[in-house]
Amino acid sequence: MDRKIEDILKRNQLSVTSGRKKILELFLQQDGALAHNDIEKRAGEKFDRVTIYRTLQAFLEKGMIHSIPTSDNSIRYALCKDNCSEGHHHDDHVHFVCSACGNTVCLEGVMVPPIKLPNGFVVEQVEMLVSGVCKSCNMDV
Amino acid sequence: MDRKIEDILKRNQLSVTSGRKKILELFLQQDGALAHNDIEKRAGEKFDRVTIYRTLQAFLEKGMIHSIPTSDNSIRYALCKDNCSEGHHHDDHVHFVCSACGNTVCLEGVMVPPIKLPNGFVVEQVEMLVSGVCKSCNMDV
DNA sequence: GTAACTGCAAAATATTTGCATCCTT
DNA sequence: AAGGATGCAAATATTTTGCAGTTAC
Repeated sequence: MDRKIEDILKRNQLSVTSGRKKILELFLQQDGALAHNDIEKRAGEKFDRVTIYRTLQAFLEKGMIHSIPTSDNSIRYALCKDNCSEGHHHDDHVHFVCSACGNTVCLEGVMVPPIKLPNGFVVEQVEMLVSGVCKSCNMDV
Repeated sequence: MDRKIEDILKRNQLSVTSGRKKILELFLQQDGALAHNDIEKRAGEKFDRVTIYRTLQAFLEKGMIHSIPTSDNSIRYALCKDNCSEGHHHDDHVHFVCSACGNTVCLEGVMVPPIKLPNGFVVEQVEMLVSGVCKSCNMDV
């Protein structure tokens, strides 16, 4: 695992530091999305707020993560899959926000359906955000 | 126009004040979405930041506007159509963010296609956010 | 007149920047 | 050793809250 994490960082030309390893590990551990706030909590007060901002920024610029807009004010970030190179994202899958547990997950298997816009509009990117109750929360009932 | 604005406010059980009339007017004038910041600018320093926060909150609670998540950190708000009653939104149309002019508009005519999620997931709301170049910006070229 | 709304001040929160120090390479 | 990353302090920016004064009904 540790090896894998370091590989990812190196592959993206980022120096391997404990902070980045920790944050990347958090992303790998749970296959959902994390907001700045989540990271701060789960990292266990280990490092500075500022470092988290800068680390997320770096990951974003390298294309390692992508941001998911949500209705509340918090931007969440999720790992990009391998076919997602720097600056050009292929994360055309659906994002799901659970209203029960609050988790945001990427539904890799669910593709965003093609959309036809009126004449004159050029589509660059499509984002689909579904809210509802997720699998785990449904089973809990 | 002024009559129409007052009617809308009354219909939603909000007292008619100059601030609310002004903000509602802004929404009616341009059929796009406005962020808190936009309102502050276009209102011409007329009233307090805080009033804008509270007004937007009130409009939101009454179901007069809905929020549109965007990739940058700013939440934008747009008017709801008439079939959108308090607490229950039918704004299942596509939102478009223009990367050229920065405007966010509701594409009322474009419905969000139905989406099928894996077993166990319950869908409550679907939001579709398309970015690209809008009609007006395309014509400018 | 009463309840609701607004503006001001201030608190709480979130984000950005500069710089000295420390860690990677 | 050099360049990049981090932590701290501080500057900005954003959002929330309390309260007194004002306005709508």
